[in-house]
Amino acid sequence: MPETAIRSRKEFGKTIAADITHRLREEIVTCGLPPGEPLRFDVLRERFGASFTTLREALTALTAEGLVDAQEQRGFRVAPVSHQDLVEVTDARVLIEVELIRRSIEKGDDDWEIAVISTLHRLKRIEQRDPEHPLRDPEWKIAHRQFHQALVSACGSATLLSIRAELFDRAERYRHLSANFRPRPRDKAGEHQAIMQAAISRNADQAVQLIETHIRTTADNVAKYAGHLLDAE
Amino acid sequence: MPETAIRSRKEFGKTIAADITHRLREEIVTCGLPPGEPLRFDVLRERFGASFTTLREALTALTAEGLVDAQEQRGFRVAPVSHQDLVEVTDARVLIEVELIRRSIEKGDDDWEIAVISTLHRLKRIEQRDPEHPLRDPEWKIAHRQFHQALVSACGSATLLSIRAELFDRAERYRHLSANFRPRPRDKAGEHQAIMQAAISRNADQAVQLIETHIRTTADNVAKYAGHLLDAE
DNA sequence: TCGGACCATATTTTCGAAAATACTAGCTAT
DNA sequence: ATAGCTAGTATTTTCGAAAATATGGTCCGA
Repeated sequence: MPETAIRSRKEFGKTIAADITHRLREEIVTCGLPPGEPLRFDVLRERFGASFTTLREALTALTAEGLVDAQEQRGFRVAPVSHQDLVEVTDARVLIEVELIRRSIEKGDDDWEIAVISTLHRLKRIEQRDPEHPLRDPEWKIAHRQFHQALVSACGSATLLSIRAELFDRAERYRHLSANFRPRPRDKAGEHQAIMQAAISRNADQAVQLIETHIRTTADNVAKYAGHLLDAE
Repeated sequence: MPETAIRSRKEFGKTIAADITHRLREEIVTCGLPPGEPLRFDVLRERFGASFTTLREALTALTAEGLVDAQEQRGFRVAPVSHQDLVEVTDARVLIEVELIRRSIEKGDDDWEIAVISTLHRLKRIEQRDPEHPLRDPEWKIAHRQFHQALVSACGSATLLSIRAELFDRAERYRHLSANFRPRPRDKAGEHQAIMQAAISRNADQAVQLIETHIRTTADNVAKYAGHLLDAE
């Protein structure tokens, strides 16, 4: 069986469609495909090397995640950004993340504590190595995501975790949007450390308060430095 | 242009795929396609008269909504039910619905009040007409859905409304599951009336409390009367 | 008897062509 | 001039065939 040529595309799933979904999500979240960009099939076909139908399946999945906007009979485009959407995503994240942190702190066992501590440790290592532009570093992004994921992982609800993941991606897109205009990232390392400590010491109220501030501050910075990109056009 | 033959399928959207998605969702929510049922393409092809790819697109969309379960390379099946899933859906609904009711009560204007009152009125009319098995009556289902939708419609967050809608469908499936085993529906009419009054009089705390009880009681009844169908197989 | 390899069949997944629909530009009539 | 129509082009949407993969049964050797 010819192996590499075909398999090389399937890094993130057994099917090509799942793989394309993953790659497209990545491109959209990092604004490699900018908000509002029309997603024409010939272009995507060229770029991803898949057929109409496979691409369509991926776009349908991403539409449900709020990253793509389907206009019936008139194709797809990258979901536009707006001030309103940023506010909605931020509020929804706070609502859900706060609840999940509480539950995780209540239910988290030893493995949960270990996961929180070790993902933060990795994050800090990466930040030490290259403290410049975190969002530019794919490794930092993954470590950052995994730390926040670990914090809520013991909540016990796959349903809410999946909603949370969706909102996280939508928020991350806004972070990328503002990354190029932000003068210097604030001290996230300290915030993460504080959150971890509150969580491990089972201080739910403090953890919740820190997380809410963390999320809202990030969103405020997006509005501040990328505000001119929102609601444009 | 030949009109009826083709258009007759497209009741709920411009594209066939959107239409099939809608019809499949309906079948799954009402348990016409029972939980866990394998969704084979030849069968669906026969039943819905669409091609592989179109069906695949619909199934992908429903997978994202939590109504279909995709097993890569091994096809799709109706999402299974379980006690755990019921609990998760119920908890998530309470979390979100409570928040949206608060926001709607805070922001709702005259149009919102009118929508709440008139959708409840319609619901009661239908209940008077045929007070027997509400869930069997498609009109009651629609009216019921629209009343609850109206209650939260002024919350101001399309993002949260769409998450709410998804969870509502998943919960409705459980209601249908237990409908055949439930001796007699409890007095929902009274509950709806009370919720409406609390909402209109802007008594947020009471509305929230009533809604939470409403949701949890419904879920408890499902567990009570359809418990034997959960976690089976 | 049992486990594993192999083949035949059933099913899903992917593809590119064909049909349907939207868009654009140029024309006509008012 | 301009609104409305029409034809031609661009793009999406749908289809069924073909490829890839899983499933189930049979045979073989231990």
